[in-house]
Amino acid sequence: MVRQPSVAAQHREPLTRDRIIEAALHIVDGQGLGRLTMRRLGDALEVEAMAIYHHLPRGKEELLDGLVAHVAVLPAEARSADWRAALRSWADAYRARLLAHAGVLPLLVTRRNPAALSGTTASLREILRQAGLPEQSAADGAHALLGYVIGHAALEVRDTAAAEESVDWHARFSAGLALILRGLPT
Amino acid sequence: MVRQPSVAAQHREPLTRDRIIEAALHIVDGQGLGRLTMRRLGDALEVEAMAIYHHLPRGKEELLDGLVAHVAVLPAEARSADWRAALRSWADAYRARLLAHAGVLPLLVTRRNPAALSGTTASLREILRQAGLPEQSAADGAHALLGYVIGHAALEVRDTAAAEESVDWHARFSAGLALILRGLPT
DNA sequence: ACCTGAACACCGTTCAAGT
DNA sequence: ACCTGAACACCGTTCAAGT
Repeated sequence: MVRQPSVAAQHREPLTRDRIIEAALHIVDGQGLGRLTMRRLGDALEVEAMAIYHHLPRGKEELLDGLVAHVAVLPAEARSADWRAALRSWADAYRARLLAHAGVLPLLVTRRNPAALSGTTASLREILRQAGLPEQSAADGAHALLGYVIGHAALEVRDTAAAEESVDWHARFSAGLALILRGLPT
Repeated sequence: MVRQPSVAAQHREPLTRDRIIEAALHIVDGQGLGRLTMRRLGDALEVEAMAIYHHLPRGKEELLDGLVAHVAVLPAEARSADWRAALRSWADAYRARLLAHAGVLPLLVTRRNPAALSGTTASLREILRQAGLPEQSAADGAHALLGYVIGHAALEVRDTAAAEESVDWHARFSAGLALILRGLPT
């Protein structure tokens, strides 16, 4: 089974920032963060590792920043009806995204790409503000929500590895989330 | 200023697991996780890097596991009087420890050393159980607390780097914590 | 403009050798 | 038992060179 060599191999998909970051995410999801190297990433893209630097001048730093942005940016949508329901469905989606890309979690917990979370945080704050909370409480609540979701996802990833007794993690996550949502004044 | 060479330099402090891990933590706190290398750690201990393997056979893996244990293990003490106050003071102490060793945070968010958090989690669960919560709610609450503290610390470390407007992080942390504690039924 | 190939400084780790 | 020194395979990155 020889792969078609052909002249077409010469004009392959052009290398782009997005293609590079997607390929990197694929490696991290499949093999773990530790196996993401510039050389392996080059192989996956059928290109020499050094070609990547042309599209990401800051090199691996910029690559990891891109991964963080790709995973962490997920603003909450304000449905007019029930703001608690809106926050619940955002939290479920965010948790799912973090678990799907658990290898990126350690990067999210670094000083790396500090602006990556600001859009998401702002969307939470805005929902709480529209729900009638004063500015300060809305800001505090937004951080409580985001912090809880990230922290809980981290615990899930860890304890899933420990493989202790079987736990309904989604139920546990929802229970903790309910504590916070209940505490937020109407 | 020449440091005493002397014959005493030959019998220096013997290398131990604890000394190694403390030196590693010192490097991480002072220079960041990325600069913790076996060779640099050897230099700090005035020993060849390869000597470390004699005390940590699993090498760098075991070293990082040791850092996680050193930072993450901090059980809550049950004061009989007010369980909410006990949890608050544990949370403050845990947050302070995570912020003091922010470089270790990314390691805490990995599959690494899965047992490291179990003692701390158990202590929280026990306090909630003694406060009268049913088994399940106590377990859920313990995870909510630990998840929130870890996640919020991660946000603080990130946003402190971003250096946006000045924020009273301790007040914000306490506000979020209060939401959870208020939600936990008596 | 976009990619390659060789080179450099650095990693974690193995292994035989010293004491 | 404890540590050293040389070696190996692998990193990220620079830079001159190709097209």
